[in-house]
Amino acid sequence: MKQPSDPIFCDSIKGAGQGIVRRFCFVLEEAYPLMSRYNAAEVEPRWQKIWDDRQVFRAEERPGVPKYYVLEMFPYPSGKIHIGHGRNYVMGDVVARFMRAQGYNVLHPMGWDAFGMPAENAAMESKSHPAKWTHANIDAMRAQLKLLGLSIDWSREIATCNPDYYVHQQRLFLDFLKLGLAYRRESSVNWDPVDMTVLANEQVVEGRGWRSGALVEKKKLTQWFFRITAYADDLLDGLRTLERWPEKVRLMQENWIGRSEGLRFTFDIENASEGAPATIEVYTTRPDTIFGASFCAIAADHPLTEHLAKSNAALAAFAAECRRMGTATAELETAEKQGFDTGLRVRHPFLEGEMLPVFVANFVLMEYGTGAIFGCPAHDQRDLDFARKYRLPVPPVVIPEGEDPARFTIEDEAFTGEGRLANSHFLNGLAVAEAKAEAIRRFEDAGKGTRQVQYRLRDWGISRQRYWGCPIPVIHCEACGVVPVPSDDLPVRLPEDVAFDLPGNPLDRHPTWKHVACPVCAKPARRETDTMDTFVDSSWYFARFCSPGETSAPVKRDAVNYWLPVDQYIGGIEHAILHLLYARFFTRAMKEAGYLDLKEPFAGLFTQGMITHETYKDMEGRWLFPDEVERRDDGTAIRRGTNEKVTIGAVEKMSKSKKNVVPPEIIAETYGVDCARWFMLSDTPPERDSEWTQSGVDGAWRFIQKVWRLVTEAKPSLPAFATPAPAHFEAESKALRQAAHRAAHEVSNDLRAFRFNRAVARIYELVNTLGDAKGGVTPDFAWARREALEMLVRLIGPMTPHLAEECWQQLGGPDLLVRTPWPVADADLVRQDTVMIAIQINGKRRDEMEIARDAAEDDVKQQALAREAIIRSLAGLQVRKIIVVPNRIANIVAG
RNA sequence: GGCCCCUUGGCGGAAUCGGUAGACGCAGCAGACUUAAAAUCUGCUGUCCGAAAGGGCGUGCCGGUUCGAGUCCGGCAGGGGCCA
Repeated sequence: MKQPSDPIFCDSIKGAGQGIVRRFCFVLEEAYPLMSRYNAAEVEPRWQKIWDDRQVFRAEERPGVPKYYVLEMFPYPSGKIHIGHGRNYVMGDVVARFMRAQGYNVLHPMGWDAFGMPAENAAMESKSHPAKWTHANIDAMRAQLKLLGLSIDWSREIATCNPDYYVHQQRLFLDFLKLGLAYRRESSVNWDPVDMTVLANEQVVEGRGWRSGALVEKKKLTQWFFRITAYADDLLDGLRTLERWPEKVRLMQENWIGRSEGLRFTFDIENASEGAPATIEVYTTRPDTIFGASFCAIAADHPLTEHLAKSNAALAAFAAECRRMGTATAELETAEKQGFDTGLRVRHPFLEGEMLPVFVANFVLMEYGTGAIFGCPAHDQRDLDFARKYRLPVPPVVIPEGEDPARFTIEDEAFTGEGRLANSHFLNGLAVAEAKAEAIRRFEDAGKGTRQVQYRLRDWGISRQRYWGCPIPVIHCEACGVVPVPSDDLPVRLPEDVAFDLPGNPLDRHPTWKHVACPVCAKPARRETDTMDTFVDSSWYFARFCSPGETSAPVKRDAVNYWLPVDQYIGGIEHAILHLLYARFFTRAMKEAGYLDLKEPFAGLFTQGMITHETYKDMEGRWLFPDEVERRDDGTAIRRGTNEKVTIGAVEKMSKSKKNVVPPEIIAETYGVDCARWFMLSDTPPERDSEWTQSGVDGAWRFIQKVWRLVTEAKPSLPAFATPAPAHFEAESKALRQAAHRAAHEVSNDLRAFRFNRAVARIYELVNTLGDAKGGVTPDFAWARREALEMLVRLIGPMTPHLAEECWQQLGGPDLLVRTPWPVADADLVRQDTVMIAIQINGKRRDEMEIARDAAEDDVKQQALAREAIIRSLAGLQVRKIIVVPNRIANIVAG
């Protein structure tokens, strides 16, 4: 391979892939005149400046004009982005540009989810301030995003760490406090010993902190909560209205909310001792199996357990052991079921004289239901495992269809399916659902229990013992209690003079910040030093974008009424539960506080896949960047510039830690960002992970060059822009027009449905047709060619906007392409005059024929039977029936 | 363990209404152009039999429904997600 000779060039492409180097070699040595090759590095910044200068992406409310709000989940400013981060912004940009071209008034803003732990960690390491680190990152990332040519209204940019954002969040908090949606209580919390902070249940993943990965401990603290459970039913019901959300996400949220209908009832203890509780309240979702009950089990930290343990050392030890085992439910599930017989006996609610033993069991959790259950081992696997271990009876009460109730027994597996009740007195013969309802009715009639709806969803703990977050605007006064910070004193600003040299909360350690006078009684009081979970910041930013400059309120009423809901929200599936549920809650809460008129913030949701890339390691096992690696033809790789062997690892999600990242700057300087945009939209459906490969980038590059060649080479032979159409088109010209109009039709449908990869395929077809079009220089063909090229350029506009603008200018477009309407396909040209239909014999394709569109069924039959190949294949067979599917197929049934 | 999803050429994928499986791209092979290479262009490219024409098989596996199944139903295997 030849090396580029120009040292400046060598320098500018340092670190680029081998393909790029090769590309520049031929650019240097190429004899082509300069114009004939598309020069993205020169073109892209030029158009970006023009768009910027003319403010074409500025959004303002235009009553009467249909609006479209497209939003990608805003980024955390962690430092630099890589090309993998770009995928969802590019997708959002395609939607924004497409809708804009279709005449919608588009809002496409960008901001920064700027509070959070990494800034504090960075501050600790570099002895700087989180604000400084954050703003520097924002500046770097803004520049990178601008490089991608996104059609964003940057005038609406917000950062959640700015007081003019969080002042409104504090207002909202105080509104919620007044409404009872924010409250404070002592609770057992998940304590992350590394981050030294509290985590929400959702932020504990397999017993570890979602960010630090440290084993989470239980601790009792007084915490602030948002009452999300007040909306449990409404959040569940609302899911049904979200038709443009992925089914998967709705299902995940449904499971997360975890509504279950059950029964709460009380067992009377037969042999309760003096001064001890005489009843046990249990919760069950299977009241139908009450006659299959063989024991009662209570949690290790149930009050009754604690009471009994005082006088029972063995029980105390067992309970302590259970607590030590932790409460990670996943572990409990696999751990051996263990119990401790308390010696207590409870009376069966319906069977006179029947007693059930009471165990303390390690698989019963105090947090769920009442912390006590009845065990029905025949129809619950955990209960069965437990019953077998402690030799308890296993009476079956639900009998599967077709089984004999007298002989049906349970072996190693509990029966949890559908069936009919047996051995169950008044429930006998009922199906499970009927039996549940009937059992609840009987309990209620007898005054022994009540129906109860239970949710898995817990209230949202928002207190964080950190500095870099939104301060919770309350003051604690010994005399007056919790006092809201008066509106005039907002925002409660973070102090700037803080030190991060010690673990724990710098706000709490600050010498003066927390000491204030009580706003009510003026006595010395103490500021709340907890800050809000950063998920709060991202729970309403989409609303703030509607009126980012509003100073008197979180949102301007007219603006949110005009822009909300977000028509298309785009982000990663990892936010399927937390962020999206919190934002749905916040919207409801803001509605109740009188700021909004809607419940659901995101009418459409799309969850995009990640960009993946091969990973590389050197001989010492250290990760290598892709541009440090040279792929060889035999599939092996060496370290660039040396002969050191490189191990090629798995294809994984692009991440800084594994170094399998591609910086957007390198792409912009070499292939251009349009090439990257085109590549990211090609081939793989947008919801799936997509692998970044050099050959794929090369393919996208060839496409861009080909479009440019088609336009520039055809240009001299084309009629002027807006030349009236000729009266008649020859067959070849008509065929080209049809190809263009069909492409416009298909691409429009595909973009509307988020099928970017198919839109790309349709555009390739049009490009291939244009390349193959060998038509002469007749005026009608030249006109058709111009029409097809104009359509092509407008169709690629949303995906490769810089190339499209440049081509549009070449074609003599009178205005910017971004202000040019989307092409409308002519229905007459989209429609096929003739169709190819297959002819089958007994379902096997034997021939095909061209036939007039919508031909009469009898014509189709006749013509099919007249085909030579069909006559041959039918030899010796009797035609019984012919099935004709119009414009598709004719199936001859013969035997 | 429960619930949900997925499985199509060497690869990414198309065929979403039960109606010609493999569009489009990548990779590969052959050729044109060239002193040569790059770039570009042309052709071929699921698999088996066949010189060809043509035919058999084929959408993870087994079975079913249907004139017809990648698509619908039942079961199994493998992979993934969420919850436990």
